[in-house]
Amino acid sequence: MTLKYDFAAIEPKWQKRWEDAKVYAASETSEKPKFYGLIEFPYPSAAGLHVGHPRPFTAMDIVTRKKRMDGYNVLFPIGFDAFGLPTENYAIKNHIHPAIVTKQNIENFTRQLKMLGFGFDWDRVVDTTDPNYYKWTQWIFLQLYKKGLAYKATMPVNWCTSCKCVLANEEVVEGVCERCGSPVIRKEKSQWMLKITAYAQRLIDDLDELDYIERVKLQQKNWIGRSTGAEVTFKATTGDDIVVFTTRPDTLFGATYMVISPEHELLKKWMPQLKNAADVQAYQYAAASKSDLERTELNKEKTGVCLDGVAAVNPVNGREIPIFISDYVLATYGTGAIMAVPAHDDRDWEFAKKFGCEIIEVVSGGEDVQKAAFTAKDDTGILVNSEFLNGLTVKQAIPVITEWLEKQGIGHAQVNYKLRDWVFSRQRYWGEPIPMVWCDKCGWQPLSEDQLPLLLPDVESYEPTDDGESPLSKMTDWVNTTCPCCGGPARRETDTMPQWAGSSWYFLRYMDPHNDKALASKEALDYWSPVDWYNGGMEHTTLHLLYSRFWHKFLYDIGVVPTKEPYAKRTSHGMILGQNPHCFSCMSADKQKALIAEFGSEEAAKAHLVEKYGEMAERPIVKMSKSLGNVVNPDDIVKSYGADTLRLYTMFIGDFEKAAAWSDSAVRGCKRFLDKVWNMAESCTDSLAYTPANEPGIHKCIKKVADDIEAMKFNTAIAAMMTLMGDFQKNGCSKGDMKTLLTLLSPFAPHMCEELWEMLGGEGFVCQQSWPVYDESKTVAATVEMAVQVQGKLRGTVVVDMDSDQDTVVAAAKGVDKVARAIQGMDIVKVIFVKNKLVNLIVKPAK
RNA sequence: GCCGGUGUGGUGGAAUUGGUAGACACAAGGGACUUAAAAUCCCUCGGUAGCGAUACCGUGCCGGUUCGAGCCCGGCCACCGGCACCA
Repeated sequence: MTLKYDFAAIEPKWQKRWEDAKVYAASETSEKPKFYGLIEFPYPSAAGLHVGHPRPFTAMDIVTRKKRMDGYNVLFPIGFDAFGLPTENYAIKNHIHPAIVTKQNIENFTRQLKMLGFGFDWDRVVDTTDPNYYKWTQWIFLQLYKKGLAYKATMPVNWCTSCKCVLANEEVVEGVCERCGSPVIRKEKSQWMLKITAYAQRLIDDLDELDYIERVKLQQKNWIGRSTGAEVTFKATTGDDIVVFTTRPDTLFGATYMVISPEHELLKKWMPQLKNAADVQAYQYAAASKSDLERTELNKEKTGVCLDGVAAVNPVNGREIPIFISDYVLATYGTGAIMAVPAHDDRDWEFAKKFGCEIIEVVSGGEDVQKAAFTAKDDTGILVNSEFLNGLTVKQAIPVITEWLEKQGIGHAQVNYKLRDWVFSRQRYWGEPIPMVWCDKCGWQPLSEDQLPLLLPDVESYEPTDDGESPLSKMTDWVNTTCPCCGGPARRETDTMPQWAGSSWYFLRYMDPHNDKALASKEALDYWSPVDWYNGGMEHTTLHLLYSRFWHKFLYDIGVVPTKEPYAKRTSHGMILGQNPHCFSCMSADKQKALIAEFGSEEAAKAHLVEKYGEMAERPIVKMSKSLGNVVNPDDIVKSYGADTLRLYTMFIGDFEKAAAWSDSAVRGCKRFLDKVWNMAESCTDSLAYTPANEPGIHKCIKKVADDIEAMKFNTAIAAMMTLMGDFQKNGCSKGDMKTLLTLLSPFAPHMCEELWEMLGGEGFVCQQSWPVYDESKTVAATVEMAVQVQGKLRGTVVVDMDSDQDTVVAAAKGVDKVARAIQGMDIVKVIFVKNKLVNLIVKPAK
């Protein structure tokens, strides 16, 4: 009699038992070493869990389950990053309060996450919209303010025309809003800013000690964009100082004009004395009204206006040089002004050619500088036309000129970063209120800490306002308050924090989630810090990951957290993509046949698809989207195949770090494997000993699965277990064999393994067993198959005793038919012998 | 343009880092069981030639190093990702 593998009954049964026994709760009082595994907590959208979620979640679930089996006290928490625009937009559209929407969404997510059997510690759930949580988000903001790292500034910021809200630099992708894809324009606004730039150097330097995958480190370094050079002060004919930043101070003698950005502050002062003020203002206006996309458009022709009435003086040679304004100089980088050296900079060269500026070569070694700029920064160039720098290489000249500038008091070495300060205000409702008060007498005043949390008030309408103010600004009762300093009338800040605020420290709250005295206790922080392993998406590399490293470093500086860095190790998963229903090669055979019948040939059918859907039709794999109808819902998969199959499949789908395409039929393959394990467990023999023929395979598998989990090569771990099942089918299977396989498989398919473990009379939970012992000596078989090559070409294999010597193997090799034929009439002149691997016979014709 | 990464069957992907290329799956084809279907089980499955044993070719392209190259070196090509007028 065999029982059916009834996953629909088994899975809820074990989920309840785990919960009742609290098997996944992290212990506060453990002698074991700790392991803190972290996943990026989800944004609880109304759509529910996407099939993309289970991939990183299952991966870290497997890692932490394995760590528990290795004897660690594991913290594997979950929470919800619940503030943010989609919920707010949904609330507006459906006339429900965002808090209610959030609550419903969290309930749905919780149901789905439990359904998938993740070993989260559900007693530590964190919700960023809970006042007991955001109290501490606001508290951190106040500490930043007190240390001068939060400041209000009026400046041009990125403004999303659709979200009606400012965006941080990190949220603008190719000139459009990262979230909604609408164009981003510049808008002059007064905003709260966080001085992340103060941490730029440390954010680069400390990467060296971290176990992050290289592409994450590289991407962060590129984003921070450190460059070294010098600041040089030029005098204008008006007597004003114009400070420029340059990475090539060595080319100072070749500076034949200057360019300042259209927003440069000196322009206001100079305007009355400019003879072409109207032209200059027209240019300023045109630049301001351009979107970022237009302004940075590739290969755009340079534009600009020469200031008529003001010039500058090159400090090294006293020559008077013209000043231009042009939007190719950015107001927000360096000093917003440059010295232009057209001979040795492509952009300056292009500009000089258009506006007829002089091009003077000061570094020789390239082609004619009248034809193209020579930009090499290595030792190939030699300085010329540069008085005391002549004859030096570029590398030698830079320190010499920098020192000279310092002596003259007109310059110094300088480091610059592309990283900008973090624009921290959002003109939206569904976020943490910024706990600041404006008093006409005292200026900006922080709320006192005992006033926290500053609750988000209920409002009539969450709609973003057209005037660019937060919906909170309409709440006069809430806005009008008293000044914490003088007690006089004052107004609250009405902007809220960005979504990235709550997620910048949530991993600390997990360590001690119910603490009402501190964001977490010192004991908990000391014990659990840092996060040992954090897996998440590459899309957060220059957003959440960078922001949270910044906050953590700040908290370290003020003595709140014990480590400089929040995460010891960072890995990243690839996206789950979908099949393209419009691509010929993705269609079912029937559909292909139908199309061929309709259009006469495969080529004609494909041409038709390309005509109908454009180049889209030629991409077999695309992002899942509702419009393509290729979205896979985890609920449906669990219903049809069970959570264990879904978990196994998302791990088997391919290289964890790479994107992978969903395939329904491959899911069935994983289900088939679980069915086989089920059937085998029911029919295995009673012996608790390993079946001798299975033993080498079992030991190899124990090691392989352990190593592969550590390296996140889940696909090959599963392949190894499938191979082991093949051995069991061939050699027979004892209870001992099966129990070990169940232990190895349990992190991947925990429900079924618990059920079978119990069925085979195993003690306790399989998830609480120790990882099986690997014995290398048991992996060694008595014989080994060796490759036989002649002239480096494979001619056959021989099975010989383990560790056979060269003579034995060569003798055996000569007995192989194909080998004998290949060396017939030949002399063996050399033998390459690799023990237990191969023998290679080098021959030449016999005399 | 700059910086990374990748390129292996019809498909997803393996290959202990220089040692038997294509593990493990999916799809496809054939067969068994069945009244039939589903499910399950067995066989075939990189290409060319051959009835066959077998031979030759084959890891994006060209060349090199080596007894031996998917892996190392040089030169190309294609695709993906990040940054991009950052002085």
